[in-house]
Amino acid sequence: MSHLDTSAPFDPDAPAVPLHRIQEVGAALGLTTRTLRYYEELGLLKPAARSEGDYRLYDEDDLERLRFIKGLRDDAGFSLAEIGQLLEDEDARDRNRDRFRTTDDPAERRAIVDDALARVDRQVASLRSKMERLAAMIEEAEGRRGHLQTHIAELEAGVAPAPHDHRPKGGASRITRAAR
Amino acid sequence: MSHLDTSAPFDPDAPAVPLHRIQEVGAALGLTTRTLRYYEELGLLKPAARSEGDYRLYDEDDLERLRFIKGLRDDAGFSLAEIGQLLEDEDARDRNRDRFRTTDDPAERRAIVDDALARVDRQVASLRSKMERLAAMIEEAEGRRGHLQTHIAELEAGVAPAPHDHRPKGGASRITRAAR
DNA sequence: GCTAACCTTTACGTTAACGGCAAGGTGGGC
DNA sequence: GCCCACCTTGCCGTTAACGTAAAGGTTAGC
Repeated sequence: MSHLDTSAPFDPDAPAVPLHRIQEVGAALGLTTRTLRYYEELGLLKPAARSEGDYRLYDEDDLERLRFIKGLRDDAGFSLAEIGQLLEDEDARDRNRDRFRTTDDPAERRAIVDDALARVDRQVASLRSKMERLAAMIEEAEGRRGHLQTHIAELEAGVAPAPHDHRPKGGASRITRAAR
Repeated sequence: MSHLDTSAPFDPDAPAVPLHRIQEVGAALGLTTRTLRYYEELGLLKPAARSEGDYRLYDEDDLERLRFIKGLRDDAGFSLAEIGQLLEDEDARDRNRDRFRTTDDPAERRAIVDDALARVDRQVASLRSKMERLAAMIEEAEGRRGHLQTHIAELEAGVAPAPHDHRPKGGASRITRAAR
């Protein structure tokens, strides 16, 4: 299949897209080469191509995917295993994209895109769930904040604070110190 | 409960609050005893008291603190080190609570509560920052969703899809296969 | 006052997510 | 055609966050 001509106007083997080597990618995204290889080992992403000498070559699609992974890891706090679950869907999406191109049955195409939509919906749902839990924690913390402001108001008014039901907690007090 | 009286009508050593042993606490919060001891080792929480035989005894305050820790870990996805940073503040808060009780200078009391408020504010800010990053990811994902819906609409209309600028990515195509 | 269930500390094992090194191959600029 | 910076796989090391087993002490019920 190889069109040996490198100077042909349309060489199917000529890279139409810019490809990047591993260190370049790492520097661009703030990841080490080791991390990129590790992610590949885990099946999170396979670089778009390999060079003749087996160098990993990443394209823009890979970069975007890596940014997504990094976001899920750093921003959303997912484990790589959880990310793998979310990206297993992405892998299917890639395969479907191929199928999409090679079919012309509109029904099948419709089914594929519907499927992809469902996947993204699951991703969004997963992210939303995380965010709601976070929001609940924020509300809780703001509840504590309000409580403190009440105390401040009491102090401003020169009122003795409501008696705390907390016990000291400091190292000095020992419980059941009496009794043999 | 043995009301072992030493001398006073208000025995400072008598436990006025219910105390719980480690396994009970673990079961209640969904944490193992090992985890509780580990958190203590890290300085995340010191149980309210120890029994005569050195059993750890947790009070309700400890339980609440543990729920907070668990939320930061599971919901917010903070590392225990980061949680330690947020709770270092909490420790200072505990110490301040003691100082608060033992002083009667309104100015000092005011200062202490103000300090506590600032701490909670930092916690909230930290949580908010996490949530905003998460929200950004959600928006991004919903952008992809919208893109997919556009595709669906195109298919519905029987229109050929806009040409993808993605290249195949499937294993078959090798870049620079011709080469030298 | 005996026993079973629980607790203590100590210490080594495990999994996830990489870091880092060694031994050798690659690639493009001179 | 050479060179050096970059790449490869392989493998051992490390840190965080626990699990788990050992050897012994404690508590509460009977």
